[in-house]
Parts: sequence; C-alpha cells; structure tokens
Amino acid sequence: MSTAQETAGGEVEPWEEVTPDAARRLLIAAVEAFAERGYHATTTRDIAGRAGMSPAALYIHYKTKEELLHRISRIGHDRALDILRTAARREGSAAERLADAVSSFVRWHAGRRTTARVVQYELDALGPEARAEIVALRRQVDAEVRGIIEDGVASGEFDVPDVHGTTLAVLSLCIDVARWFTVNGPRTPEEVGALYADLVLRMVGAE
Amino acid sequence: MSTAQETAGGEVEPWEEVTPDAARRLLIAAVEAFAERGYHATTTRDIAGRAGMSPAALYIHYKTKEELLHRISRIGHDRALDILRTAARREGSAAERLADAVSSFVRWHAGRRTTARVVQYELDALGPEARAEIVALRRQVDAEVRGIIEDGVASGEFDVPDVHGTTLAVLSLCIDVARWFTVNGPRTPEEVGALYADLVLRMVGAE
DNA sequence: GCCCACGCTAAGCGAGCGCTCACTTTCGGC
DNA sequence: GCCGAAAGTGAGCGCTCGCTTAGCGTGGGC
Repeated sequence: MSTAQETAGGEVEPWEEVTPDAARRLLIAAVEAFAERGYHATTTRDIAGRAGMSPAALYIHYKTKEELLHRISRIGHDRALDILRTAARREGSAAERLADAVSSFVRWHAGRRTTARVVQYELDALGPEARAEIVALRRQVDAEVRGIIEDGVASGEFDVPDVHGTTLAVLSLCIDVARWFTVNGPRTPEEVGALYADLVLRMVGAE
Repeated sequence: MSTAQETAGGEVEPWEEVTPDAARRLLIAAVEAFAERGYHATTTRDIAGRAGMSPAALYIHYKTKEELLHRISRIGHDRALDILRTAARREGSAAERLADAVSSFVRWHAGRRTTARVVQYELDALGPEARAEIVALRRQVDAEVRGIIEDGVASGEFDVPDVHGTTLAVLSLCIDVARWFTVNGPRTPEEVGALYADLVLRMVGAE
C-alpha cells in the first residue's frame, strides 16, 4: 500500500483519526459490541474487555458510554457522506454517477457491516443534541442522492414521477444491506453493489 | 364492520387472538415500548405501567420479558406471511400479484409501524430456540416473494438476471419502510405502497 | 537520581434491573 | 354465606449496570 492510511483497495483505513491508540482500540471494540448485541445490551465491561483493558480505562478516554456511540456515529456518517459526495461530483452522466453512488454506498454497508449497523440502527440511543447533529448529516446524505436523480430527470436520462419517494427507496435499498448482509453469505460486497446499482437504474427508468 | 374481528378496511384487528384481556393489554404495551426504545432499553416496569398495572402483574401472564417479545414476533411474522401468501395465491398475472404483494406488505410496515419495527429489528434479542423458529418463518416470507418473481420470469413477463438477489432487494425495500416511516410524514401508507409497487415492477422489467 | 504527570487498575458506590413472594381482593359454584 | 381459584398488589431480593475514586507503575525532563 502506498501510505499507512490506505489499504490495497485504496480505501482509507477506518478509525485512523482516533487517537491515542488505546482510545482507538476501545472505539473499535465498541463498534463490534454495538453491532453484535446493540447499544443497550452492550456493557462498558464488555467493551473494555474486548479492548484488553479494565472497565475504568474507558472513562479516561471517553466521558460516557454514549460519547463512544456518538463518536462512532459521527465518523461513520461522515464517511458515508464522503462516499456519496465523491460519486455525485465525479465526471459522467447522471446514470453513471447514480450507479457509482449506489454501488460504492452498498459496498460500504456490506464490507463495513459492523460499522454500518451501528450507524444506521443505533441512532435512537443517542441523546437529543447528538441525535440532532446526526439527523442533519442524514439530510445531507438524502440531498446528495436526490441531486443525482434530479440531474437525470432534468437531462431526460431518467423517468421518475416521484423524485423524493424514489430517493427514499434508493437509500432504503442501500441501508437495508447492513441488516441482512453477512460475510458467510454467497455474495461479495462488490457483487451486491453491482446488482443493486443495476436495480436502481431500472427504478429510475435509465435502461 | 361485518364482524368484531374486522375493521372497516377489512383488516383483521390485531392481537385479537391474545387472551385474556389483561394479557393483550400488556402485549400491546410491550409492542409500543419495544418499538419506541428497543427491547433492551425497555423495562418490565415501563410495560406494566403503560398497561396500567403493577410490575408483578406481568409475570402472571408471561414467564419472562423475552416471552413477550417472542409472542409479538411470532404473531407479527404470521401476519406478514399471511399478507404475502394472500397476494401470491390470488388470480392474476405475476405482475399483478407482485404489485399486490409489495403494496400490501409495505402498507402493513407503514400502517402497523410499531409492530413491524419490533418484528424486523428485535430478532437478535431472542434466545436461540425462539430465534430459530422466527428465522424459519422468514425463509417462508422470502420463498413467497421469490415464487412470484420466478413465475414472472417463467411466463416471460419479467426480465430478471438474478432472481435470488432481486428477491432480497424487493424485501429490503419493503422492510426498510418500518425504519423511516412516520405518521407525521407527508405520505400515507397507501401512497408509499403504490409507489413502491411501481418501483418494484420497474426492477423486474415488467413495464 | 529524583519527580511527577500520565495511563491504568482494583475496588466499590448508588441505582435500577428482572423477577419473586406473601398477601389481598374478586367472583362463580353450591 | 362460605370456599377455592384466579388475578392483582406492595415490598423487596439478588444482581449487574454505568460510573467514580484512591492509588500504583513507569518513563521523560532536569
């Protein structure tokens, strides 16, 4: 790999931005535990144990258990938004950009399934302020996808009677991958991404 | 309405089968609480309180808190399966049956959103045996949708390269409705059902 | 060689959890 | 009018939760 920040696939190694090392280990342990059992069923003792530390060590790096979830959710949403923005702003037709957005968004939900599960399904465990911050990010996610679809409608590439509803459906399709995808299943993240991109192009009447 | 079991819309009144009355009130309270906060964040005191009873009353009708979730999940999956079977076995073309299945399944996820949330997202809170029973029901749900799509492919109505993957996508679309739908939103369950049925017909190349 | 700031642990606090128990109330059968 | 079964309550048990506190080991600065 070219730098310490990139994998062979070119994807940024996740959680690089979390320092120091002990804080990152705790956060990764929390992602795994939250994804497996859910936020409320996960104990601080479990998180600390997975990170190879005592329960008290958690509180040196994070004020509360909720702050851990907040940090995970914030970073995860930033990454998701980044993926969509990259696809939305590249060169190419609306169909190409939509297919790119869907396939890369799906690849993330499948390949980083533990993170995606926490990001998509544990929002309600956050307090009001943290929740509001994340909801704002979700609106930006929605706007990126809607923007591509509107471009396609304007250029005549797409035939979409209900842009808002179709945007919702496209995001539904992508997000639900985090619910059912498993590494033991018959499909790779790449295969699911390609399939779903094709299905979405059909949904917008681009084929 | 024709009988005590049916609403004006012809839908069977839910939880009719749960008796006695106190057990039903507790179960309905549990559905609301689980849907709002999640199984693990819900206390038995909260459930009993919503039903207007003391915490101890819960244990007269249910052995454990988990038994409540199990009963809810079982009844909910039975109802979901019933909806899909009714659509799959009616008269008509594959396209008509698929549109009927999707629109009624989506209407259920939107209109009975609290139940659907518990049914679709709290599976992991069940113990191994209960979980296995529910997973078997989900396979039947999958089989019903796949059957309609296979019919359409066989008759030449549909153009679907990947039947299993497309089945997964159709169910994803329907199920995710329980995550985002809200009664305060701009759409009625009927509108979302009609929109999603149309999008699914596009996905299978039926238009 | 001393020191102290930092990272961490062992022990444990108060609170709230799922669930139980001893008891009361209600009510149909005779 | 009495009785046993069924349904419900108030009090609280044993436990585990999120989180705190007092103190220990260690390594860089001087």
